[in-house]
Amino acid sequence: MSTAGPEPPRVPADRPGPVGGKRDRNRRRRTQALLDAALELFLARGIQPVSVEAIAASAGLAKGSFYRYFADKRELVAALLAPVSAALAEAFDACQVALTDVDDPLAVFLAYQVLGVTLAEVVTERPDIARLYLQEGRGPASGARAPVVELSRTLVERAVELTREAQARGLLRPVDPRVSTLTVVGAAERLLQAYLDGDWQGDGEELVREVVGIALGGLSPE
Amino acid sequence: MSTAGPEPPRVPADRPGPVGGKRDRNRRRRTQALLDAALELFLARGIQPVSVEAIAASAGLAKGSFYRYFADKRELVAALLAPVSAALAEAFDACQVALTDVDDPLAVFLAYQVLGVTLAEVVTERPDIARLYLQEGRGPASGARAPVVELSRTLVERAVELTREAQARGLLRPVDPRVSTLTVVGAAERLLQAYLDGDWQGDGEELVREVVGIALGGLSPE
Amino acid sequence: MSTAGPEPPRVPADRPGPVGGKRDRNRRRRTQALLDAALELFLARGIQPVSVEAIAASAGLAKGSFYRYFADKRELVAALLAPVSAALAEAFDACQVALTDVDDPLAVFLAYQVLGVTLAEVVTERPDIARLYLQEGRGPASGARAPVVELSRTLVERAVELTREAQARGLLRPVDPRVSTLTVVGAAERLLQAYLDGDWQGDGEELVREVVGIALGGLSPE
Amino acid sequence: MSTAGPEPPRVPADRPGPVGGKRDRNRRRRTQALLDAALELFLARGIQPVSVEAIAASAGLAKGSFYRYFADKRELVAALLAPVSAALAEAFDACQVALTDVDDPLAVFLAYQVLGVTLAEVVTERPDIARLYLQEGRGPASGARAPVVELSRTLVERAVELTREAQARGLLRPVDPRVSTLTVVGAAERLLQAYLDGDWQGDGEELVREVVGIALGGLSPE
DNA sequence: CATGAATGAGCGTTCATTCAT
DNA sequence: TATGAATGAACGCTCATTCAT
Repeated sequence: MSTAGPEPPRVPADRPGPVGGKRDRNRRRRTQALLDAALELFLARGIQPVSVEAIAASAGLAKGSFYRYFADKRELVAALLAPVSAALAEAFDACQVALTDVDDPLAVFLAYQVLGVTLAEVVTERPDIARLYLQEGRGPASGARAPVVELSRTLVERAVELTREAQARGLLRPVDPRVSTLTVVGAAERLLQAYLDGDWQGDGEELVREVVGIALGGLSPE
Repeated sequence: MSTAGPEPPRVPADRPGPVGGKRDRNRRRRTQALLDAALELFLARGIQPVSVEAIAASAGLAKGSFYRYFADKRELVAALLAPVSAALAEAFDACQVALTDVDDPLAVFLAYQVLGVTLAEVVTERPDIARLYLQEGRGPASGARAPVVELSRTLVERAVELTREAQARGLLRPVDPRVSTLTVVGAAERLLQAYLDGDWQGDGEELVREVVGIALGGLSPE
Repeated sequence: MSTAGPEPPRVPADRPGPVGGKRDRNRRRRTQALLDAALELFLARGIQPVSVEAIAASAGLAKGSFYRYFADKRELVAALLAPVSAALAEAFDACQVALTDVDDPLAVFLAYQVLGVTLAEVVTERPDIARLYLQEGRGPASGARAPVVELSRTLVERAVELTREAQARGLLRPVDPRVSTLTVVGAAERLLQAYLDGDWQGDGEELVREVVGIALGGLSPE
Repeated sequence: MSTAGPEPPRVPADRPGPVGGKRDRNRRRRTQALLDAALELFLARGIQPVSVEAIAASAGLAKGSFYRYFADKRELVAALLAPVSAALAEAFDACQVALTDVDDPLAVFLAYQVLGVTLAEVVTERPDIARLYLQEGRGPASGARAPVVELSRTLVERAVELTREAQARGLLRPVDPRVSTLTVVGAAERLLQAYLDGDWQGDGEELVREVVGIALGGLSPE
């Protein structure tokens, strides 16, 4: 196939116009339109059953134009997750750095709190992405769903690491860190999904308060 | 549509051979082969990407033969879940009946325990079905995945009911029953999935012990 | 395939039981059930869209049993037409024989009249077969419809012959015999179809009277 | 169903190229190629037995391309009939309008004559469509044949109306208008079919002359 | 001899992807 | 650069026919 010469890049690195020029703006606008349209359709029907043509049409583009912006549906999904993924990675990095540097218990606690706030911010800013993650993050990483599954696995891994650190510092009970991590992650995910699906009329803060109460004190009445 | 005459039934009610005869055995064997093959493929690739032809071929049958046993993939999925679904419904029913009849706190606690044991048995007997449930139970109920999603929703509903009862009897903290239920369900599901995926070398009992500890005492070290 | 030995006949010529015996009666009864069921389905949906299985099921038989009685759908259609076809052929034969033997104008007219009456009898006795003929007799003789188309062509051929004879005897205008024949056949068929489809509340005799009036006197008012 | 976004249209309304451009020409050419190929196959084998793939292949296209031009076989059949159908409807409309306006017997007669000429023109211009109509217009309106059957029924209805008018004006014998209409229609159809099938070496005018003679004077020799 | 299970070709339709315009 | 036409490999499903039971 590619016997000679470079393949024309899907999203050309060297754009024709200036960075802030008209062409650049158009490109960004259409990319965003595709992302928005795809996300809406994914949430309504799932990733797999949504065709490339449906996404393009819903974004006001022709089917062929889709491939100017994304190599395939999987890449679009990856692009959807990218900002969230980066923000999360950064938050985890920061938390871990903070833990290595400090020893003061208060500072440690603060590091975790910052992580929690960051997660909350991400969810607040991109609840749709969060819903996509919750919907599609389980199961085999087949096809276009792969990036979501990958993100889910990465998150759990990093959370386990953190739990290990926290236990080492006496902040959490010394149970198997994977157990306690998955307990919290699983609980948080189910609650978050219900919340984002609109199964709660109350606000998020109240929900968080209840959850934290459960997490710290267990389910026992006393 | 069908103006006259009965249409040929998919799985004829009145079979030709005797009940224990060769035909009957064949039919059961092939039905089971299809279910087994499908389940294995579903767990490896997900329900959606597995074609009917792949299932049939994997079961040693021709494509067309699939439709003698199931109207479509969705019906096969429903058949896969049926026994587990029935067992769960029965367990919930029994638990609820027990609760309405008794008032003795010990008896109440016993009812819950019986439910827990039944759930554990189901998971122990059909861990593959449990994995399927965990993999496919989220997200939109599109196509063949619908029965799994439906089961998931039913389970949560019934669990919430039970939590409500338990709270009314003072067995659990009086937080929003949906919150505490989803907390437990979410945690249990994530843990179960990791366990069934083989992420644990330890046995299940140890896992349960740790989880119960967390549930009762919270995550706080004290 | 058939390297040696005679193929087992679909409808065995040498039946096991005696002619009037139980086996013979069963065979006849099931053959008739298949014919009846098929005819009903054919009239409702057309020959092509009706599957062999639907016919068998509608006759209370299993799909495989169909092939004990007919080699395929086409042969069943041929069997459906057979009695009518034979009656018509006989009637035409008789008419033609009568024409060759006699010269007396009255006798000639009588011969035609006998033919007409026979046709009417056939239609009266098997209106469903007549409807099948009218529905499926046109167009290419593809697949199972072939026998009907063949019958239609045969009928027209023989009618043209008769018209030729009638013209030779001065009973009809000396126009192209194919023209006058098809004129009458076409008119009769359309009228018959409407009548059999129940588009007339009046009885058949009145209809015939009107048609004969038109045929003899034309459409002109005078 | 479609919870969001427009679905991609089968034949997009806003085409990319200019109206007379290459794309427009291609589109028209291929649409026509499909129509032509389909018509030829339909006439040879009937509508039902001709597969979409056969049509596409015969038009030099891939199977999937068929669906860019027609939603299904039935729609193609409808498109085949459309021009003829419109022309006929218009002719009937014109004739009826002419009848309501005038009372002069000559003008009335003229109106009918114009209708007849129009019908003849349609048949002359699209003899293949006429053959399709004659072949497939009878029987149940199942599947792709439906538009033809519908056209046939419409035509008869309108012809009956006209006959009623003509009788009211004393142009035709006062027999049941459905009877005389179907008589003429049936005769005309059978004759036309034979003519179009090439069973006549003579020209059409001679045929028409003979038929008119029969229609006006009946079949009697006097 | 009846049954219905099995086969596998075929149908209508969809869709990701490529490419001429 | 945007477009949508074209492709052809799937997929879900049906069906005529054969064959073990």
